Amino acid sequence: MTPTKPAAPARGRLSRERVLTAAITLADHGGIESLTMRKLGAHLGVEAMSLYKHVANKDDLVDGMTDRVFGEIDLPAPGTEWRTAMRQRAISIRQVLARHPWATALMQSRTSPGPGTLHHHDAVIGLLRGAGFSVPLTAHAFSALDSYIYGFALQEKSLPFETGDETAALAQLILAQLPADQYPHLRELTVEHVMQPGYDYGHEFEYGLDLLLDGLERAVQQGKDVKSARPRR
Amino acid sequence: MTPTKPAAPARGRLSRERVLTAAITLADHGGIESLTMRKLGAHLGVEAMSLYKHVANKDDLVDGMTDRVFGEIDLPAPGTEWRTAMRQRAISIRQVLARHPWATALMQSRTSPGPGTLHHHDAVIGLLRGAGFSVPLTAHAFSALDSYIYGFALQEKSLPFETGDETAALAQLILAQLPADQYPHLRELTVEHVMQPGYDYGHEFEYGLDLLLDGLERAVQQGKDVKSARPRR
DNA sequence: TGTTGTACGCTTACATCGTAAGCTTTGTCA
DNA sequence: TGACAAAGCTTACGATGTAAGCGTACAACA
Repeated sequence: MTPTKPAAPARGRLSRERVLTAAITLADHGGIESLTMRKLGAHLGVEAMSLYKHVANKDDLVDGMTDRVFGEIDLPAPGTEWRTAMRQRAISIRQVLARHPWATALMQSRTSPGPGTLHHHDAVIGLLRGAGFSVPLTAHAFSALDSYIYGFALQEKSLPFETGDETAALAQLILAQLPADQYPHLRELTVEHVMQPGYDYGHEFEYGLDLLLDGLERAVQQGKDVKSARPRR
Repeated sequence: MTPTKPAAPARGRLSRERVLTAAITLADHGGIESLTMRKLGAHLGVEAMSLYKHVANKDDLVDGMTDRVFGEIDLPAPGTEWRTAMRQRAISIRQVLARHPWATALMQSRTSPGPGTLHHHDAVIGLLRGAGFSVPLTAHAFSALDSYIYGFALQEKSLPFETGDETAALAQLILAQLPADQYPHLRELTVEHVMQPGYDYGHEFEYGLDLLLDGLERAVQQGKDVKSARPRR
């Protein structure tokens, strides 16, 4: 139509970095399912197809976004006492995922890790090894902690409420719809625990985390990994 | 085109149950992203739109599928010693999710639980309460175990290999592509642990699980929930 | 200064998806 | 036999990801 459009208000050129940044911003607001190539283009003052000059396809875009998020996780200074370090890392992950809830399910499920991801993992393993963890115990610790951390985050993300008060209100609403005599235990837990003032599901995070850290601490202290004997297939 | 098609080989009528069953079968094979209303219809010898007589929309379909999966989880007989019961439940969940990998992320993230889901949760809570867990400790146990179980399943599902041998082969391939001097710890763990014969990531499951169960056992035994003091917001 | 190669952005197009609206067939009972 | 409701079908629309190919502006060189 317009013969010679000066192509976008010259907001500078596009680049993979700018595309990723914009994509993360969009996902942070509307969730990952509202992130479409067209909207992303529009947000950058560009047509959808132009994005493909900087990103192979949508999967590649999402991989890039996820790797960026990994980069946001604080890594404790090398040499930090391991338990403190692992605790801080766990908390940092939870904070990062609170900023980018859409990333929760992706962190563990993307198959092509980027440099941010690899660096993060390497640092964590290095820290544990440096603290005297055997190789198998390091693997155990890594697996157990990450399963827990991301599993918790996944659960937390899907809660339909944010504050304790909202929780109580919603819980009441849900309970009211259930037959009074069904699910008695669920009801008890809800009324006597979830609906109490001051309840916040987020507090559960550190309880489980400390359970795992306690167990790992015991395992390192006995200087050996009791369960390392792997059954030979 | 064909004037009077005898509508499907009269495979009997459709029903919500038949739709759900077929949908689960399709998802088990091609994954949830390959499940479309048209394919599901075709699989049942029916047009896509006919499904909407038995299912409100695709979300409702997925909710129904997820609730079915919850129903497949073995619940230990009431009265079973709690630790055994929780261990068996965890293992059963892992088996069920191995059959239905697509369900892994959904189990924790659907907001409208069906009867299968509610019954499952009620039974678990009841079992713990019956074993002497206080209400807050029950909440802790439930949260910690489920976070871990589903987090582990999520991780496991996304692994691009199934057997130990495949793992070793793939690990070698990936390592070869990385700069030799980068990520030394990741490399060590891979070479000295992951690539060893007999390695199977699945074995990690029970290690972390037992860490949590040990901790919970200690907590019940002292007859009180040490961390229950909730900070008042 | 003029020429040209190329990286970047645009236009058009298509297959696939969920599903709204309304029509037709079929099975049941009076 | 006729009427009605339930079940299934047809058609259509607005997303969505992305393939293919076009136009252009700018940097490097003549």
